[in-house]
Amino acid sequence: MRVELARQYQPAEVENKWRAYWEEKGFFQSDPDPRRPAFCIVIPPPNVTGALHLGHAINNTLQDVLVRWKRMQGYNALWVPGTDHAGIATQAVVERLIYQQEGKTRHDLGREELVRRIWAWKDKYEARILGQLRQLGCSCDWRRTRFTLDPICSRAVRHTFFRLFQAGLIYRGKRLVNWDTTLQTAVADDEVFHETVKGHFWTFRYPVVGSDEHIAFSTTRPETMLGDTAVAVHPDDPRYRHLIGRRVRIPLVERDIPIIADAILVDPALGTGAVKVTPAHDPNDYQCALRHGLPMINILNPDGTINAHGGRYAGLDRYEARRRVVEDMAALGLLDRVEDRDIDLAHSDRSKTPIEPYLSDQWFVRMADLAQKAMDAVEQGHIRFYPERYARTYLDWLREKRDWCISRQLWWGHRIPVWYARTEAETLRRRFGQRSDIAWTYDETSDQWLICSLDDSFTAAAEDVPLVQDPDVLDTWFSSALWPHEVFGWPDRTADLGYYYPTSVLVTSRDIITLWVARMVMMGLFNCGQIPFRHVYIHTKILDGFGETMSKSKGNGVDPLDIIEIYGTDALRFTLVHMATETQDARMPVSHVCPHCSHLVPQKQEHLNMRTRRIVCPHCKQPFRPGGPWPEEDPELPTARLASEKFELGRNFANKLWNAARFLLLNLDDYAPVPLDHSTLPVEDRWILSRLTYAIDQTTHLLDTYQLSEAARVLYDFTWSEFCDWYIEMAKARLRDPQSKVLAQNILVAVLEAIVKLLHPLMPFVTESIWQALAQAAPQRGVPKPRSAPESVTIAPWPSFPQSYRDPTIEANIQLMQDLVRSIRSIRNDFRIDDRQSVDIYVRTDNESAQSLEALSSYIGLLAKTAKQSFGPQVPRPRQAATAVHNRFELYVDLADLIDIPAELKRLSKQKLEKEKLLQSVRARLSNPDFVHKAPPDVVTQFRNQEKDLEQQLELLRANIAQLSQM
RNA sequence: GGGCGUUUAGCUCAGUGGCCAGAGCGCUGGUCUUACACACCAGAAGUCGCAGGUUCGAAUCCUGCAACGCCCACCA
Repeated sequence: MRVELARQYQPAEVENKWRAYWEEKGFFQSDPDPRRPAFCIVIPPPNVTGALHLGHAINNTLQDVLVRWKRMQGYNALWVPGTDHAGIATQAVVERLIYQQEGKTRHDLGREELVRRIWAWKDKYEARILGQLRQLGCSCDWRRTRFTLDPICSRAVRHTFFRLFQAGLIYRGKRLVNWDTTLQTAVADDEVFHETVKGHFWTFRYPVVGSDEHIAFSTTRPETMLGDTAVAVHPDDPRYRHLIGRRVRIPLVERDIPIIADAILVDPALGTGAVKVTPAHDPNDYQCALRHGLPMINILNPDGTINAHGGRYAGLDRYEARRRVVEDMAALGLLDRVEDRDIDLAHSDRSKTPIEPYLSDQWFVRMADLAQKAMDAVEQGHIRFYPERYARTYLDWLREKRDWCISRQLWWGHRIPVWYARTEAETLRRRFGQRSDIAWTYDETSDQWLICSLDDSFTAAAEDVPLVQDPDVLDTWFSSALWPHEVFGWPDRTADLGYYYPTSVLVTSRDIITLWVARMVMMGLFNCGQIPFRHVYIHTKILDGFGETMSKSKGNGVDPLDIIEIYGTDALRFTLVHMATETQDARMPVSHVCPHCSHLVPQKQEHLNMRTRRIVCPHCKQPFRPGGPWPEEDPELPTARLASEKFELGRNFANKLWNAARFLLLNLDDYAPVPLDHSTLPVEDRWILSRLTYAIDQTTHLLDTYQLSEAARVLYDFTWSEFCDWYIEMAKARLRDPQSKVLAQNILVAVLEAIVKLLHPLMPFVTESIWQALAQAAPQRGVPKPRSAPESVTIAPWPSFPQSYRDPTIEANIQLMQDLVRSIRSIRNDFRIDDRQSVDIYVRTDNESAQSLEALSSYIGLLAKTAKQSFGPQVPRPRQAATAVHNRFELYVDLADLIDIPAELKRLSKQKLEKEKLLQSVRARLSNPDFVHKAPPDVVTQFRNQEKDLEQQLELLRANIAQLSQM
């Protein structure tokens, strides 16, 4: 039956069809099956802050490659999809949008309403994200889609918190945190970035009590003076030694504070050698206060204004207070000097406002044991990183074992399941003593009970105990840390958990090795007693054209759907995999595609982050809105898509594969499957099977070691440069001959089928298209014995051939033929011989090579357009010929009247020059006695042979030049 | 300041000790040769960041330097 394909692969026409087909057939659904080995990946759940960009596209493509490959290898492969509620990030995005559109803050809306709005946002973006993943062809089991705030995850979070609480690993403490005055929340160290800003460096003096002396100190934040509780000097500093133990007065608040000695805090060589100590607002001062038992005075309200501790400055914004403090100190004559200074100031990654170190009540998880076990898991080799070097990032971070601040002053997230109660121990025992789902502990600093429960409903049973729930929510990473087991229904011991956990591999990028990977290991071990995954594959990051990481918050993301629309999904996927090399991040310069005329306008830096609202196309002069992650449509201006020429690599390759299939299908009218005996196959078939076997082995090995981009290269080269450029070209002759046709058809189909399978994990859509076309034209196929093909390539077995198919001799002979053909073509090109005109060739070569070439002579004729061919040691040299010398042959192309003597002389001297240069370097090496003695004998022999070859070739070239010069 | 990484053709990147250092794009010349112009054929193009060292032999290993990127820490 004749199946005809379009001249060009049209991805848009088939992608929806195959996606629907796969889902309808349930190929990606997986359920526990003890008879088959499991392969399982849980998706790094994308944040619901916005749509996915190319960074996500590469992450998910790589996962899909692995899942599809393992599925074909016969594993019961499961990929669990889902999304992350992303506490701070999502709340910030929605708050910002509400403020922009309605001018309202979260305090205007109230907790309930804000949370309702965020859920609506989440629904919208979750749908968009899952849609994007489907478009990408991700072979997830969609039935299992989870969200970190859904009931199953919430239950896991609740149980985990409870278990940690019971184990005494969670505690409440006053800690200095990074306070974001805009969002009014603590942010993690990891959520802080540093930026240099212009500031000042003031030097003030405090009067020493009961003396005329003053002590001078410098600061960049004068307002923190209001919270000073000491002045520190170095114990050995002669300038101040006599003052240690005395007191100074803070003039503006009329408070006396001690002068203390602290060798850790103070470097006598810096500044005045004296340091004001503000424990509640500086990390180092805080540590110092702990050492000396100093009081800690918090002078800030959550919104960044000064609180009652600031006396007459209370109510002022901290910057206003700073101005006034400086003014007032100056008025008192206590300001010595002001310098300009660049200050490297911490900023909140979310709100971009400066961070205030701030003493507040927070919840912490004790890291010591958890971190040690997580380190052990990697150090003992239970978890392996690919590439290996990233294990170090992980270990270095865990080694610090810093307690994890898990509370966030937000409304979007898992509420901390702790209630405060002021009551008697006896009351609690009476009420809850019998219940294993409630635990409590006494908190001395706040003089109250902390009650943790697995379920909110316990509050009803406690009518005589006044309970107040903690208003905070948990750090997003708390729920993400449970991801690999919570998706399987933990804490229940589900069949899923038993079968799929530990998962096989985690695929992610290096920037969340600490935030996420380490925490998953800790919590997986704590909750399940087992590591969450065996391998961690850290992959390339996609940078924008300016070298910056793509991120939702930077606004430099490129929507994969833009790329898909222009180039197709397989093009996107293949190109991304091709770029995912081991060491380099990949730069992705992009262009706006003019919505009016499709002209490409390169993206510039000022277009990023939605800063430019309008561009005029230099080609058609019409305006459009630049491409980017806009939250809404623009009613007036059409928005450009973003494109990058890089994806042409993938698009062209998909089309190449498509056309190889198209060619085959045009030649399969009378296809009949036949069993084959490998040993009797002609040389060209054994060659392609040898090369194919090699390609399969390489690909499998590269995928096994997470070298996906190398696998892409191997497949690209084999498909394009060997199968298409040589094997198909040779097959054209065989297909014309009824004698050889059947065999050629069988091998062509078998090799194409194997290629389609190998490429399927990378390019699922085009390969399924070809697979289905082959199903009609050649339902029985394969070597050595044709078999009925499975109904879809998604479930086809991964190809494999016996090692006996490898044949180095045959590969060398084909190589020889290819070299000869290329030499002929080169001469034809140099002499501008018309493509339709045949040439006669004379090839002087040893008997063995002559025999090999004779066997392939019809192909040489076809590929190099030759007529008469002579091979052998004694073939004559035509009178007027162009010459090429090779280490296994001398080629003469008879040019007769076409000969252009000066041109040929030029060619020959060029060859001569190249060979002479090479010979020179070979001789230099051989004349070095150390080389001859110390290098391995086979290397020396190799160079000796090369020297001989070159000498012969040069002799020949000189003779030819001499002869030609006389004509 | 510590760590990791990068520096190879105009661009984007492969290449972990030994045949003339490769690919894609771009460039030059020639082809619409009935699978593919998203293609085919041929070609030009690189003192492999710099300086030392190890080695018979270095893009590849070591040391130092420079530039760039990321992570961590710190900056009264």
